Amino acid sequence: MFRIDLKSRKAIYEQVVDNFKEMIISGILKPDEKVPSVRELAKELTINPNTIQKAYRELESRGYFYSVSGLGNFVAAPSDKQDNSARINELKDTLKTALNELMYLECPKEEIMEILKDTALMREGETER
Amino acid sequence: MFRIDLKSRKAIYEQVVDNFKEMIISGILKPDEKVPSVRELAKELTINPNTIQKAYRELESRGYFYSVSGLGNFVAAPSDKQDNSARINELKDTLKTALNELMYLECPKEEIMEILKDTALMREGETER
DNA sequence: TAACTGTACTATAACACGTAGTACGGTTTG
DNA sequence: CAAACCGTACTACGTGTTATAGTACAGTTA
Repeated sequence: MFRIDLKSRKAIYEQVVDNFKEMIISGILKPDEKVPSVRELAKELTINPNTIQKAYRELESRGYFYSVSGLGNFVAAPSDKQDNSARINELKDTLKTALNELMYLECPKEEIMEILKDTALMREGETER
Repeated sequence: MFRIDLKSRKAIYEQVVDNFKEMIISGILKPDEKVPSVRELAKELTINPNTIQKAYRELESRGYFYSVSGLGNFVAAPSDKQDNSARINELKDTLKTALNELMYLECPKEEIMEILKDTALMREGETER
């Protein structure tokens, strides 16, 4: 499914959360799709089930998963997401800070524009959804 | 100078690092300007001198500070910065991830464009430096 | 009933963070 | 030179987080 970097400073459960978020955002995982059980994924990644459980609980509280007792955890539909305004503001701030630092480090504007294009943000004549 | 949020999950020394980086990037602190001594800033922020020292060491290793023994720490000039390619790649990745999540959360494109304009990235007819 | 699933605990070890205190070398000023 | 700054290095301690280990219990499916 994905890999964990044990040498990373980032906590394992956070790496699990980030990996799932990315797969959901990019559409690799579809709404209502079942994700591996806590024990199964723990076995596959050779880490403790409790660590996976913590990640899943986090993903559920952020609206990316929903869980059914006895059945498993599933990918939530985008419309099921709760209030995003706080998270959006966080991301905007992240964006500002990263852009400012990139400019300070004299990263060519063209390289930044390239990234913007890749996110479907800059394409003209396109409407979302 | 700035404030520290003791209740934040972010480590104090990281908050100090981020605050200085922001002040340097935004031009509030000029090259070769002297920053408060370790003991002085620790006193002002009511935290331990060792925590400030850790932040200053970090800032020096990243090329934002240079230190002169017996004199103090100073803001480094942008040209003094060492190899940035690794950091630039990190920032590009941060950018991509944040943009993708913003799109997923259905943040209006206009709000994102607003941020881009604020970073002097999107202004036409302007040349850097 | 058996074999899955999620969930909730407790306990332990390892590590990072922040604090406290001490020490030493360099620079400036009187 | 001596005092008062400066940066820097080091040890030690308390605390919180992370990850692990083990156990237990409820819901679902075959």
